[in-house]
Amino acid sequence: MGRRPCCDKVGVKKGPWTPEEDIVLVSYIQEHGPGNWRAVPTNTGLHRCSKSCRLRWTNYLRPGIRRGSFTDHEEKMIIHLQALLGNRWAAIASYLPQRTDNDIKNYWNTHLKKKLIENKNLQAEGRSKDGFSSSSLSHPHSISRGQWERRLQTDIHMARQALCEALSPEKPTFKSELQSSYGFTSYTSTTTYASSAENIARLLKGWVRNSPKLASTTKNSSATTSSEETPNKVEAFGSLFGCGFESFDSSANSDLSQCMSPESSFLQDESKQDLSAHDQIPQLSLLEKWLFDDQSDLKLDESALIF
DNA sequence: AAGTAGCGCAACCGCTTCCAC
DNA sequence: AGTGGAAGCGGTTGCGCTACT
Repeated sequence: MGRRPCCDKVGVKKGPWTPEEDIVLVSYIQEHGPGNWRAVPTNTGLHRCSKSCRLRWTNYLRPGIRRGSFTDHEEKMIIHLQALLGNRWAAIASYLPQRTDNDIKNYWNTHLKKKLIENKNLQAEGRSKDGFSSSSLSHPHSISRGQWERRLQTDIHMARQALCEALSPEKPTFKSELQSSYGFTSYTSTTTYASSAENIARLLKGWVRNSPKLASTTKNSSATTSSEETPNKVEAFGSLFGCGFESFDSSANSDLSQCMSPESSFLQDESKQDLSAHDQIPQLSLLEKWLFDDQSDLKLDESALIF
C-alpha cells in the first residue's frame, strides 16, 4: 500500500495566494487555532494543499512576523548562528522570532552568502599580498588536527562574540526587539499581532489598488456589486481584527494598540503559545547564560579572528 | 518605449522527523 | 518494534518587479 499524498493532486490550487484566501485562512485559524492542517482545506473550502495552508500561515500570515530589511544586529546574528548551526534555518529563526525561517534562508542566499564570499576573496587577496597562502583554507583536509581544532574553537568564539554583542543589553534596538518578542517588560504590546495585521492590510491595499473588480467569494461578503465589494471586504477584514482598515497604515502602527479588540487578542495569545511551544525563551536564556558565563574564558588571540 | 538582465521573495517539492497505534 | 500519517524542514524554482541599455 503506497503512501497517501497529503492532499488530492487533482483540483488543488497552486501559486500565489489571493487576499480572499488569506482572509478565509486567517478567519479559520482565528476560530480554531493553528494545527490540524489536514483539516484546514476541507473545513475552509480552500482548494489548497494542507501544506500550502501551513506554509502560508507560518511564513506570511502568522502574527509577529516582521517584514522589511534586516537590521545590522539581525544580520550579525544570522551570520554567526549560521556559522554555529549550519543551514538549520528553523533553529536560527528560533533566535529571531520575528523572522521566518524562509525569510532568513532567502536573506542568506541572496545577500549574506555573496557578502561573505566577497569578504573571503578580499581576505584571500590581502593574505596573498602579505605572503600568506590560502591553500590551507581552501583545502581543509590538508590542515593538521591541531589546526582544525583551533579553527573550530575560533569559529565558536566568533559566534559567541557576535551573539554576545547582539544580545548586549546596551543595544537599544535589539533590546526592544527582545522585549516585544519575549514580553520582558509588557507583552501587552501589540507588536507581534500588529505586524501581522499590517502585513495583511498592506496586502489588501495592493489588492484594492490592483484589482478593483474581484469576484466575491469570501464568506464575509455577500453578493454585492463590484463597486461595493472591495470596501465591504476590507471592512469585513477590518472587523475581523476589530478595527478599521484605515488604521493599518504603515505610519499608524502606534494606533494599533488602540484598535485592538478583545477578540483579536487571541492572536497574541496564540503568538505567546507559539513562543513557548518552541521553547524559545529557554533557548535564549540558555544561550545568554552560555555567552555571559563564558566571557572570562574568551582568551583566544583576537588576531586569529578573521571575519 | 521596448527589451532584458538581475534580484527578491513567495511558494512548491521532496525528504526527514515525530508521533500514535 | 514496526508502520503509516502528519508535520516540519531545507533546497529549489518561478514569477513579478526594477534598473539598466
